[in-house]
Amino acid sequence: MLKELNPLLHSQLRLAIMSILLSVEEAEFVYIKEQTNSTAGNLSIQLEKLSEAGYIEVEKSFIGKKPRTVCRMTEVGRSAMEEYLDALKGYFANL
Amino acid sequence: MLKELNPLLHSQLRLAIMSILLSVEEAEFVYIKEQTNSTAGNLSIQLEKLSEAGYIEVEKSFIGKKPRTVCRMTEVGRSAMEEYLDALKGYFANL
DNA sequence: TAAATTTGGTTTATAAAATAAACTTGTTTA
DNA sequence: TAAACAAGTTTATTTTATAAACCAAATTTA
Repeated sequence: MLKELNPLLHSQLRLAIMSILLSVEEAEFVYIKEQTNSTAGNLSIQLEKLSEAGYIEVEKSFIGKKPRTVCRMTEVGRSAMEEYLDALKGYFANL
Repeated sequence: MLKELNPLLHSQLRLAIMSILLSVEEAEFVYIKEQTNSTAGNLSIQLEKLSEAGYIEVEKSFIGKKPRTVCRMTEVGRSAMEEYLDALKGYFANL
């Protein structure tokens, strides 16, 4: 039987964010925005959702006088990704 | 760089439909409904979208006096699934 | 040096998708 | 023959994603 796909991860942009954070330890808002080709508004919202779920940590600070937002994945986030991948595999068993 | 995920396939229910049709050659409306735990309305709509895109064929007939809707995947649908899987892999390169 | 532009976002509004509820047409059954 | 069921479709509602507008501070430019 097909497993449910975690709806928080099953979103183009949120998945892209998580994918980047799998590969990079930490990433700035602007970097993620560029890599994903997303608008700042959309990114802001999706980061918050991932953060609320505990999948990522978002750290806001100032570097000099510029705001700086850095994100990194949590262990919870990493396991969620593993589970999601696992579920996904079921959908392609016959390909 | 991460590839775009075909939005027609990047949907829990439509992906489940396609997954079933990968494994089964053809399937009836009612069967798909049971396997996916979807409502008839939702399924009806998603089948139509897949059909419009040419990813599946939907054949409506009568078996005696009962309507019968049978679906099967097209070659176009199969390649779309292959491409989608391929794109997806990029998102988990580091897992 | 005042006006315009850029940076790094957040908030609000709009569009698109998914889902659920209601309805249809014909059938069986109590 | 009225009630319930089957197999869907249509319409309405909710949720999600996206885009547009906005903000404050800093920087560039005329």
